Amino acid sequence: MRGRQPRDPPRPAPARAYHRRVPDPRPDDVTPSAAATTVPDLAGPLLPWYLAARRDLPWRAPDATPWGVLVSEFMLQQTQVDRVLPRWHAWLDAWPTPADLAAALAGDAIRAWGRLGYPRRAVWLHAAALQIVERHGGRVPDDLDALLALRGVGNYTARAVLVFAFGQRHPVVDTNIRRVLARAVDGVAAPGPPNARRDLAAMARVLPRDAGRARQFTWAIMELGALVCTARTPACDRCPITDRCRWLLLGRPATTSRPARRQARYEGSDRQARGRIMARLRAATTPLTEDALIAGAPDATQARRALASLVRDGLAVRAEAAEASQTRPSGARPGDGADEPHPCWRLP
DNA sequence: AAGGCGGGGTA
DNA sequence: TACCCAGCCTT
Repeated sequence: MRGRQPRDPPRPAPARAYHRRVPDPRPDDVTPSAAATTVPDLAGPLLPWYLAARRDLPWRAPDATPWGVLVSEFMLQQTQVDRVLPRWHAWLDAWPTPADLAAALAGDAIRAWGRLGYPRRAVWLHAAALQIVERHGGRVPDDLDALLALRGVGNYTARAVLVFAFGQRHPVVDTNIRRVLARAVDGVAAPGPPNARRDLAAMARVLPRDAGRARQFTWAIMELGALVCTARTPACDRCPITDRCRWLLLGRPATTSRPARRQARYEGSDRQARGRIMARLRAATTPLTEDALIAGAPDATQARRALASLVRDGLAVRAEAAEASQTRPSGARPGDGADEPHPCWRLP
């Protein structure tokens, strides 16, 4: 048998899965070596272009608070700027500080999230606000590990807050940056599979030394990916770095790598079933029976499965019996019998 | 490493 | 229709 010795005593699991967290690149990863030759100067042409072409976004304004930046990053996870803007304003009007959100019900956050999609993000942002109050006195932390320990904050969001809210110099990599670097530096049409450590090192290689310029450069390269160097039809005729983009200089070769995993069709999916239930929960002012939640669903089994998954995600909770008064048969009283024929559900 | 998770806009 | 989007979490 294996001689497992007590020299390796079991230790309590960390509160968060730090093993998945990726540290900033070490200088060794960034310093040009024999393998990593010179990289093009992207900041030179990109910064002036950005100053002229940038969108006027409120979370980039000088008066944006770290909390406002954090809220924007949550909302922008897989959701486009135009859809986020109105919800971001309403959110900060309602909850200008983490403490304001922490004092609210998660259900109010879910309602304010509206149809932005992935409503778990609203639950996570609410949980993060509670953590910010409990651990950091209500101030958004300006430390990488502290940010990564917040619910719903991953490698992108944590560094985005450090850079955009606090002006620190860190590499940041999102889907736009991955694509621009794949084309401009690697000379390929599309980035390979995401690899946080490698992607961060690639960004670190082109990041200006000065923290202020690095911040502007990060905004700039993301803006380029969003407005010019787009996934489908890049507008190279409007690109400020055509003289040094390796992909363009190679003649824009088609991608050779396997396309990224596709998302399953939405029509008829469990996601759609969840979305329908969430719409009813958001609209309801009193708890709803399961029958009311799944009425009209094309697949009742799927709808019940969706409701169960929403409960697991903290997006729906069982209502207390007293709250569901309208569903109780007349004459019945709380505690009558052991049966509870009409379980009810509401937002948390 | 892969799969689940919204929903709207665009080609 | 299929693809895309300022990702994160779980398994």
